[in-house]
Amino acid sequence: MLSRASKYAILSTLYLAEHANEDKKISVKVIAKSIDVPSPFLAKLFQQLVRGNIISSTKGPNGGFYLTKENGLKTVCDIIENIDGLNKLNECFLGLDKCDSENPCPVHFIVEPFKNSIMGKFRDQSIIEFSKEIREKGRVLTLKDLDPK
Amino acid sequence: MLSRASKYAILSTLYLAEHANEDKKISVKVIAKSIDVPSPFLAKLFQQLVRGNIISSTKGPNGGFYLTKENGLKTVCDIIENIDGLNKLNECFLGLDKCDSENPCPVHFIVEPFKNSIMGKFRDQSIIEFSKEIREKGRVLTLKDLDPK
DNA sequence: TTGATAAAAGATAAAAAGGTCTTTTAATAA
DNA sequence: TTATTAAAAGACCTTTTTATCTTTTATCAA
Repeated sequence: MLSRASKYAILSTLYLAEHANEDKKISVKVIAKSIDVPSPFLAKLFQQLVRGNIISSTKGPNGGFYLTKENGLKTVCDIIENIDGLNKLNECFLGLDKCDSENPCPVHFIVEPFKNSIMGKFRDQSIIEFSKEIREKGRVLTLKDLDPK
Repeated sequence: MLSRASKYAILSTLYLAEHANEDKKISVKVIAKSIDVPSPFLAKLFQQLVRGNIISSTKGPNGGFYLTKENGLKTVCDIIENIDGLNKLNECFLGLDKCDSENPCPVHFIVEPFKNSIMGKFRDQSIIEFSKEIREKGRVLTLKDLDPK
């Protein structure tokens, strides 16, 4: 459904929302390590997200990536659109070219409500709001195995 | 979520369930054309499905593919398992290695109910039952654009 | 004003997915 | 018993995705 690239981009943008700001920028390496993603690949993705005005960066010492106020108003949909293109999420679960309520695939009416609810979240909730919810509800962002306490 | 290969395999197996039987076998070319899928690719998939005892075939004149009674008792899960491996369906929507109710990703509780319902269908309903439902409810199987009536 | 740091840019490589082609084998009907 | 049909098998090709590496540019601090 989502490419790995989009998944990395979503997770790391949410990571930035929680851990970085204009006074505390974070380097690719640190983020890549934190969420356990290949760092040169993430660097490429970040370049693209910066060009898409979804995250911000500065070079040099104390440089790194962060979100501005404006960046924080973007949505997960914006990220997906920037990386995969939006229709990636809208595709038919069974791959039909044209699948809708008129010509439904065999699982259309199971998939549609799910798509609506996840797309609603991704479209209507800003990165900042999403990040707040993640913090409050104790959701997980890392790909790493968690410490076995 | 599902590979194209799995999608093709599901659609064409359901197609066989509706249109073929031991007395009326159907060739790859006909099926490929009917559901609009590349026929050499489908041929490969069918080989694998035959080996997996999910569909049946005979060579020569009037040969082709069809479902036996036994084949009809298989499920969509069996098809997916045969082509992609089952965990393809169980993967975390955001790619976390370990995502569950204990360590939920940010969309875990939206995705889980959907997964349960679609997996339930794919696991519990036989191909024959599914095919019957598709016929009765008028669901669509082809990838082709439908005739503009 | 130079050295260190970190992103930008772009070339390249590796892996996976998707797709094609050719030859061989089995079944059937004439 | 032969010609024909259609699947089986396996080699091969293409595209997309994922990942890496190297060089350049910008920023900052000493």
